[in-house]
Amino acid sequence: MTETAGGRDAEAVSKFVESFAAQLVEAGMQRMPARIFAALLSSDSGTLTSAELGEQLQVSPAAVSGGVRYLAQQHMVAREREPGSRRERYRVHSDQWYEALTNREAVIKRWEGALREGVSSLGAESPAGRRLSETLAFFEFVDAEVAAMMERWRAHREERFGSAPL
Amino acid sequence: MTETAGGRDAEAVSKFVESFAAQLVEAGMQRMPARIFAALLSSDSGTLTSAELGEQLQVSPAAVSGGVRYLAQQHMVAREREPGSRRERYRVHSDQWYEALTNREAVIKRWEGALREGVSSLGAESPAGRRLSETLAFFEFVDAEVAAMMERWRAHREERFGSAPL
DNA sequence: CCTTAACTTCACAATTTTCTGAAAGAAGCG
DNA sequence: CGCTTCTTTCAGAAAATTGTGAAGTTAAGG
Repeated sequence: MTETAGGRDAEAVSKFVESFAAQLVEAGMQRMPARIFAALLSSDSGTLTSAELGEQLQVSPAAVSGGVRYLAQQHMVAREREPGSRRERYRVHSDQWYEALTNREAVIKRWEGALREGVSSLGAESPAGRRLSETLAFFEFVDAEVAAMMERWRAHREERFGSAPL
Repeated sequence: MTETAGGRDAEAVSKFVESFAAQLVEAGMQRMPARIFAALLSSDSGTLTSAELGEQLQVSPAAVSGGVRYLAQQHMVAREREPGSRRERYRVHSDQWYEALTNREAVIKRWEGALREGVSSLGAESPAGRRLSETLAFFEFVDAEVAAMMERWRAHREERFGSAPL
């Protein structure tokens, strides 16, 4: 085993990072954000500095900066400033996916907007308009259901893991 | 108004196609598949031939072919062969999103696989291992809930639109 | 204030992706 | 069968994306 000072198997970590990131990439995420996110997810503290990320992933500070900016916009990482230092820490919570999925609703809202315009410009009574209406109804349904689902997840998690999301 | 032979406002259709496709692209979908899908969604019959798609979107047959292949893999369009013709029709159903979302579960299953490997290689009792476990639990929860949600959607749609998906 | 550590921005090079035209491959129909 | 019509595949040009080094910006700490 390749052990680092911290006692973790650096190679195992890296293997997980790359394979999980690859899955995210295949699902449409950009490579660098995916790798950064995977690295954070598999860190013991759930936080890494820019320098640590750069070293682990073998990329420049600029690449880290760009990747983190993207992730922060998507609400997939939080930025923290260590008081009394110019170093920044990036953090994931275990329930970060909850956050991210909740955020997806914003995307769906825009889809809904485009669909509503389509319905009115193509005519609600035309065949195409009806198809768009039904599509819109599906999204509205999903919106509402996802909100309820997330509420159930919160309850489920507290029961199983305790209330504090790490 | 710019009316085509069929009486539809070609410009309005095109405007919807491009704006809806743009939203899909922003959410991570490739451009050509997004445009093709939007065009099908806003067609009166819900089907278009390769030639019709090429003309409407101003792209080559090769581009249509590539885009359709992708969409078919994702279960977002169905291919139909008109009997007694070499022409192929591509079709969307109004509940195509139901299909597509159901299909997303396959992607999540792979994420779950990568996470399980991570948990076992990093150690289930390490802090990182615990975070990965909790992430895994979230996905397992979502899997189950989405399946139930889709069942409810089927019931909801029948009630509201009648049972036959167009 | 001035220095210095850390992050960000920017222009550019390299890679990757995307679309096209051309050729090849199916499949109906005479 | 062979002609014709449609679709797919493929090599390559064009465009977009990605990551880098270097310069620029911000803020801590003497």
